[in-house]
Amino acid sequence: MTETLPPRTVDLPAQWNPGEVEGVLYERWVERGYFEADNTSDRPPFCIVIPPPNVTGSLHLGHAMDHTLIDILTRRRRMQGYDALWLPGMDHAGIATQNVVERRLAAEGRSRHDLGREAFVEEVWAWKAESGGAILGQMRRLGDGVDWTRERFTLDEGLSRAVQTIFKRLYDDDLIYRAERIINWCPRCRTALSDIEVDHHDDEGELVSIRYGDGEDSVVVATTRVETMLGDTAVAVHPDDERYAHLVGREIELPIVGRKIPVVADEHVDPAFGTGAVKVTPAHDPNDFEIGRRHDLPMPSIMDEAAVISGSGTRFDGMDRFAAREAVREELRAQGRIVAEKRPYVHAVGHCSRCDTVVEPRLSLQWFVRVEPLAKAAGDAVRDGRVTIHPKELEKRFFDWVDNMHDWTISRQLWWGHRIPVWYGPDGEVVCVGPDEEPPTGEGWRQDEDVLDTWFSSGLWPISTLGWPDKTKDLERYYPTSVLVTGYDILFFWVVRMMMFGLYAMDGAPPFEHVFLHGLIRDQHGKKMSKSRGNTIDPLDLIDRYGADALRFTIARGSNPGADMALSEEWVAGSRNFGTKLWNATRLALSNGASPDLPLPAEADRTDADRWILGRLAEVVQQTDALLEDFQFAKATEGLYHFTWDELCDWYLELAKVQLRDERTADGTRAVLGHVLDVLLRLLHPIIPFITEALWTALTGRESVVVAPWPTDAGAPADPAANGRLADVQKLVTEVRRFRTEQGLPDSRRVAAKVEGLAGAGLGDPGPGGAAAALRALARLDDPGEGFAPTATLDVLLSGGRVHVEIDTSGAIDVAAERARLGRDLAAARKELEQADKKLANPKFLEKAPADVVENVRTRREAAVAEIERVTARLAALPEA
RNA sequence: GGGCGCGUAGCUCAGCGGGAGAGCACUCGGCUUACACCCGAGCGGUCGCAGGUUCGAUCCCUGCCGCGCCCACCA
Repeated sequence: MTETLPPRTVDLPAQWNPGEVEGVLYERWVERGYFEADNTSDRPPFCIVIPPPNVTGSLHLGHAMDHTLIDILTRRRRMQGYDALWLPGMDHAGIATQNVVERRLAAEGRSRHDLGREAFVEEVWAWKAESGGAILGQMRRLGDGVDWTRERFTLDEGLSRAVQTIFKRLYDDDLIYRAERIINWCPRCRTALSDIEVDHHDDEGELVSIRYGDGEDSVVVATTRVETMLGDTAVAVHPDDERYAHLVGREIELPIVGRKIPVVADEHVDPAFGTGAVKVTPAHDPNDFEIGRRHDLPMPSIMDEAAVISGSGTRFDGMDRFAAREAVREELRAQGRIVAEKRPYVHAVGHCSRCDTVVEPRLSLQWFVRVEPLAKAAGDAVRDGRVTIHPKELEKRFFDWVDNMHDWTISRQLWWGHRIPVWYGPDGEVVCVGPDEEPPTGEGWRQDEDVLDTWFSSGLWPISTLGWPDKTKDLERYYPTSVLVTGYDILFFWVVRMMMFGLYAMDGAPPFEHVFLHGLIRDQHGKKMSKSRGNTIDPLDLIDRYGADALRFTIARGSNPGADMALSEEWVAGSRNFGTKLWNATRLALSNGASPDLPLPAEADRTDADRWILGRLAEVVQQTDALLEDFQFAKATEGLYHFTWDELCDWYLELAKVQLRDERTADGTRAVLGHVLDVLLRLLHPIIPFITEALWTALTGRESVVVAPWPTDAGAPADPAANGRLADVQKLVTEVRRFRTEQGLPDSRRVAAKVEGLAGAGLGDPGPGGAAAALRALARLDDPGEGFAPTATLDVLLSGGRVHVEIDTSGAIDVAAERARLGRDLAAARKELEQADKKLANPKFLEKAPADVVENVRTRREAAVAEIERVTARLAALPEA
C-alpha cells in the first residue's frame, strides 16, 4: 500500500466560464509559440491546407466545420510530435467578393462602371481588408492555431507571381489557348462563366412549334427560345430522315427576317424528337454552334452582353431577351406560323450560380485551359494511390468528373482578380509575359482586359503559399501537404483544380496525400440553411452562449464522413453539458487528491472497478487513436462521450467514492482516477482544447496539454474476470434501483436490506471494492439492524449465481406495481425462450450455424429458463392483490 | 436523361448477416456533500413496401414507392 499523500491544492473554480477563459488560453498558446512550425526541425512534417473563407461578411458554420476538423487533426499530430504547418488562405479573386461590393454600390444607385476599374479595385481591397480581417479574427475564437495575420493571408504579390508563372508555362505548353467559342454568359454579371458555375434546374418555359418556309419548301421546328430564331442560319435534319430528304440542300425562307437559310443534314439531330427538324442558331446554342462549324454556316450574334436583342436588323432590336421572346412569338402567331404550343413546358435551364440570372450561351472570344492532360494526371494520382479520397464513395464522383471534364473557361470580364498576363501589339502580336519579364511598352500595346477565374488562383494555394515558383525550404519540406479538409461541395471547384496545377507544377507530385471531404451543416430538420428560410445559425452566437468547445464538440460528434449533419442549438447545449460534466468529474477527483503522479496500485491491490476502468481506458485509447487516424470524427467523439459519461462518471466515480472512504483502497483509487483523467483529457484535447487545458493543468500541474504527448499506451489490459464481476455488480445495483422505483421508495430514503448469495456468485469481497459495499452506496441500502423485518424479497440472476435480497420497506409493498414489473420481466424472458427454442428446434440451424453461435443461443435459453423460474416463483410468493 | 445516396423510437442519426441503439423530447421519482447544464427508473420501433438468397436478413440481391444530392448541349 502506498503512503498517503495530502490532497493536491487546486484552483478550479466551481463553474467553467468559456467566454472568460477561452480567449486567454488561446493568447497564451500563441505567445508560447505552440502553433509555430519550424522548417529546420527534424520532427516529421504535418502540413495542412486550409480552405479560404469566402468573404461575405461573417464566419459561417461551414468555416467553423472546416476549422474544427482541421484543428482536431493538427492538435493530435502536434501531440504526436509532428512539426505542423498551416497554410491559411484567403480567396483573392473571388467573384463573391466583387459581388458584395457591387451590391453595396447598387444600394447607392451606382455601378462599378461609374467608378472605373482602378477605383473599383481599390474599393474591393478596402472592403476585403476590413471584412477579411474581421472574419479571420472571428476564426480565432474557435481556437484553431492558425496564424491569421495580414501578412500571412495577403500573399497577393507572391500569388500574382505564381499565377503568372503557371499561366506562362501552360501557355508555352499549349495548354492555355484563346478561342471563339460558345460559353456560358451571365448577362447580369456580364462575364463568362465556367460550366461548374452554372446551376441547372427545371423551369417552366414554353415549347413553340413554328413553320419555316412555305408550301413544298416548308418545315416545322420546335423551340423553347423563340427569340433566337432571329439569328437562325439553317434548319437541320437527320441525314437518314426520308421525310426531309427532298429538302436537304435547298433553302427556305426564315420568317420575319426574310433571310434564305439552307436545310442541312447533320447526325446530331434526333429524328424521333419532335418533328425531327431543328432550327440552328450557331451564335446562341452550343449544339447549333457545332452544327454551324460542320456546315460552315454564318454565325450572326443577335444579343449584346446584357442579353438585349441587338444587330438582328429587326424591330426587336433593343428589347430584352424575354420581352423579345413574347414579341417574336406574337408576331409569328400573327403571321399564322405557330403550329403548336406547349405551355408550361418544364425543362432544365442554366442559371448563374451566384446571382441566379438565366445564363445565356454566347459566342465570344475567351481564354481556355486545355484540360485533358491535366485532368488525366489528377485522375491517375487517385487511381494509383498517391492521393486518397475519404470517404472512398466520393472517388467515383471525382473520376466521373475528371474523366469527362470540358475545357475550362478561365477568362472573366470582371475587374477584381488577376489580370491575364497577355499583351496585344499594334500589329496583332500576342505576347504572354512571364513573372520576371517586362511587358512590352510602346505605341499600341495593351494588356488583355480580362481577369482570371478565382479558382485559377485558388488552385495554386498549396504551392503558392509555400513559396513556389521559388525552390523554398518550405516547399521542399512540406510539399506534398498531408491532408486537405473541405466540404464535398467544392470537390470540383477547388480540389480538382489544386490537383491539376499541383501535379503539373511539381512534376507529378500531388498537392496533398489525403483529401477528407466532410458534409454540409444543415438545420435541425436536415434542411439547407438559407437566409430566405430564416433557419441560419450564427456560429459566433453559439460560441458566445455555449463556448467554442461546445460548438467544436458538436461538430466533431456529428461529422460522419461524407454525410451532412443536422445541427441545432439543443445539440450544442448537450455538448456544453458534456463539458460541464467533465469539469465536475475532475473537480471531484481533485478534491479527493487524485493525481497521475501517484503510482498505480499493484495488480493484486486493484479492485474490480479499478481493473475494469483501466481496461476500458486502454480500449478507448486504442479505439480513439484508430478512429481519428481514419477521419472518423463522429465515432471517436461518441466513444469518448460514452466512456466519460456512462462509464467513468456513472459507475467508476460512484464506486470510487466508496473506495476513497477506506484507507485500504484510497490511494490506489486516487492514482487510478488521476491516471484515467490524465489520459482522457489528453484524448479529448484535440476536440475540446480549452476546457481540457484548464482541467489538465490543474490535475497535473504541468505546463500545457497542447504539448503533452498523445496517449498510445495507457490503462491496463482487459481483465475479463473482473469485468464480469463488475457487470454483475452493475446488474445487481440496477435491479435493486428498479425495485425501489417501482415501490416508490425515494432515492433519499435508505432502506435496510439483507443480501445473500454474494459469495456464491463470486462477489464475496467484503472490502471497499466489493459488491456489498457498492450495493450499500449505489443502491442506498443499509445493513439489517435490530428488528429487521423484511417485507419484500428480490432475486437477481447473475453470471456467477443467484443473489437473494431481502428488503425492509417499512410497510406493505405495492403488490400491483411488483406484479406489473415481474410481469414485464416474465414476458421478456418468455419471448427470449421462444426465440431460442425455435432456433434450437431447427436441425439445419444446429448443422450449419457456427458452433459459437449455437452455444450462445443455448446459454441464452438457459438464462431465460432460469429467469422464468425466478419470476414465476416471485409472482407465486406475492400476496393476493 | 444518367450517376450516387438515403428511408431504423416523436425529432436528428448510429448499427449493416445471428440478442433493435444513442442524443434530444416524453413519463415517474429525486436539490443522494462533483454536477438540476444533474441523478435514478421508465415509456417508445411488424428497422419504407413486396419478393428472393440463407439454417437465420434491419443488414446481402431484385423490383416498387418516397426523399435528397451530383452530373447532363436533346431542340
